[in-house]
Amino acid sequence: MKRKITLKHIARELGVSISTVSKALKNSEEIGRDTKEKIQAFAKLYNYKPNNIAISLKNKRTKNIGVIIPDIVHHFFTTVFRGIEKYANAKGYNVIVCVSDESFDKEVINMELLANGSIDGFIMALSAGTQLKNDYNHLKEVTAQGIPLVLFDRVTPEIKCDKVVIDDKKGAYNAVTTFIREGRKKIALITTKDYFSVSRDRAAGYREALLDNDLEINEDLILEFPSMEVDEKGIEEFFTNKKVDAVLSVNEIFAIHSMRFVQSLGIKIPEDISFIGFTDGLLSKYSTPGLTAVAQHGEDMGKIAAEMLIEKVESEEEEETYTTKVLEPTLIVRGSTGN
Amino acid sequence: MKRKITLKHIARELGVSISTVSKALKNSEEIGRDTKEKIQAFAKLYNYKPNNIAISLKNKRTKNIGVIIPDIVHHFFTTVFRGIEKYANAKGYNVIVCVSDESFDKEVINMELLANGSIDGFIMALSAGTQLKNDYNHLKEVTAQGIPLVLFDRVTPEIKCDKVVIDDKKGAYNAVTTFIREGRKKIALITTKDYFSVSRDRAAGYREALLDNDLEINEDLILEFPSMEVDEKGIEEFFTNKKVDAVLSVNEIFAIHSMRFVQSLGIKIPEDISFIGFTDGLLSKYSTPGLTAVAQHGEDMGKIAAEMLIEKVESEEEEETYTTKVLEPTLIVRGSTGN
DNA sequence: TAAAACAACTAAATCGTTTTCGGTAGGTCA
DNA sequence: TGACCTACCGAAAACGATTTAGTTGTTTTA
Repeated sequence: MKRKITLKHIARELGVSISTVSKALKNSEEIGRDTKEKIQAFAKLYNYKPNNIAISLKNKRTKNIGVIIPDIVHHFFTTVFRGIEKYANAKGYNVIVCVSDESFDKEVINMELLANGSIDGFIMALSAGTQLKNDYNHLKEVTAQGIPLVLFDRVTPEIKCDKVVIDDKKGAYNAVTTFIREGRKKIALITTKDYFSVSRDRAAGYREALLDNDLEINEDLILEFPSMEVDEKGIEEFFTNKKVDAVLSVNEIFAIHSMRFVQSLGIKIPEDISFIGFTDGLLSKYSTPGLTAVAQHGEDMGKIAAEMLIEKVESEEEEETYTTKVLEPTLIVRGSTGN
Repeated sequence: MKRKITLKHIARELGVSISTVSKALKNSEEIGRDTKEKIQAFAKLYNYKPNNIAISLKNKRTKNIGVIIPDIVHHFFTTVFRGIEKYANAKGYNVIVCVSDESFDKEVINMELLANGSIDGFIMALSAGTQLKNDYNHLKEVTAQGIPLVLFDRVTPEIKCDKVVIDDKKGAYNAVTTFIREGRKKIALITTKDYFSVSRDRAAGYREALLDNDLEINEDLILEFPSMEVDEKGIEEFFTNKKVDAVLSVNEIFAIHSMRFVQSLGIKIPEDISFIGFTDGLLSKYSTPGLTAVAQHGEDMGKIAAEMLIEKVESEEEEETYTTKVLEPTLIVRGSTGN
């Protein structure tokens, strides 16, 4: 087993000093041609590559970025991650991923662990636990230490940092407007408790669209679940008892389950009832009929987040200016709408 | 902005030496009670945390593991990743993910980058490009340097290292046997070119099951695509021209597309035709009818891979013994089979 | 010919820890 | 009174690289 070779090895082997080797490999003008060539040849022969850790220690730059997401087995987060990874990689950064599993504690632990020198900056989406607890001290700690932070999708106004989100309100507004243009009157909303910033915004868009179109808001048509867990019973009960002709769901799963259930009742989609779901994931694409979806452009989001972060990481000045980029949602029309 | 505090700061502030501080914080017996208490109190007050990078340099241990996968927006890899991340995190390791994007070059670049001190070991699934090129020198380099490596799912006999796979052949064998027990005679296989180790094994299981049940292998019933890209035309042509009553697909997507197409022809699933797909992903679960699937137990796989890797990383001896763990596939029965 | 300039190289500090090996002061024992 | 502990603490090396500030010996220059 040939261990990794270091500058010291090369120096000793060639009878020169470590600094000479270092400079020769950087093609410094300070070193004579012969010496340089000798050293470079030797380094190539033994496949010398500088040790990343040593360089990190010296430069106080790790070229790593930390990504903390609530869940990795989740299409949206995965696409965001892809966007981050692609851009970061192109810029020479590696990505360390931690999964908070929607837990406040794990989020805190992971953050503190990475903050001790392992990364140059964070990109994250808040866990459900954190949003529920409404405690952002770990984020404040990190930013106070001067570590750049970019929040995406699940953000909070409590923290001053760069952010990138989609206009959830507008997405919901447009979806509901689509329903209304189809002539739907009884438009339901399936959502989660509003400590999720996204749920709150989507609900707001839903309400505003109804009001703007002179439809009254019927609280009975809003089905609110405490978490993202699917509650089959809840769905079945809702659709058995309520007469609705359109459904906006804040996620795919609720929509797919609802579609299956109403289909089992013999109700036709989209003739009798229209569906639109948030997140344009695999399920929307492959359900029957295809689920019209509000695309969140995860990959763009990830790319932008990475851009913003690396920009901050690499800028010398300590600007205290933070921006929030708002992406436009797009409606991907499929078979579940348009009768 | 309060910068991170170091041992040196504490030492200077308290008028003691750096070594004293270091020892005091480790609760060493060498340091007097008063001094220890003073130092510990100060450290807590200023929230001192040792710098990971410096420790890594000292110990030649990063507590990072590198994961290289072909694609992150892919349910199976994501579940494996979750298994890895969970276990690694519990053991105090962080995970650096690189996506090879099925490209040989990216796989090589990422590997070399991480191998220069950033990680203690690798877990990876070979990219399509690498399997196609059949060039494993980058893996050989890494193992020659003594960096532990665990391959999962997409492996190669060319490299001596720990491996974890599922018994793909058996999975296919069992699936076909299930078809035969249902009385199916014309059993098709939808697969990809066999430079994918998994495709090869699955095809072998398919053939063996047929032979063992005295059914002849009809090469016309094997639809082979060059890549994992969906070729709608190819699927439609196949199902228009061939009479088949059961289909085993090496992935979900091919199966879902096929199901949709035959349904559009008015063929009934599972009355007229049965379907089984590899990978028990979201699509299988939510398609109509649900797709009976060969579960690959990604999370277990990831966990086992992480176990094997960390075991090797933390063991002192340089054993040259490598094991391959083979997981049993399980058939998840849904509506697409059993008439 | 002495001073200045230059080319080629090295020593040493630095990044933040850990750890080994001393060292000193005070007390104990013979 | 000297030898020997013991308790407590610090200097310095080490990890692997970069970089600043020299140090040579040779060549120009005035």
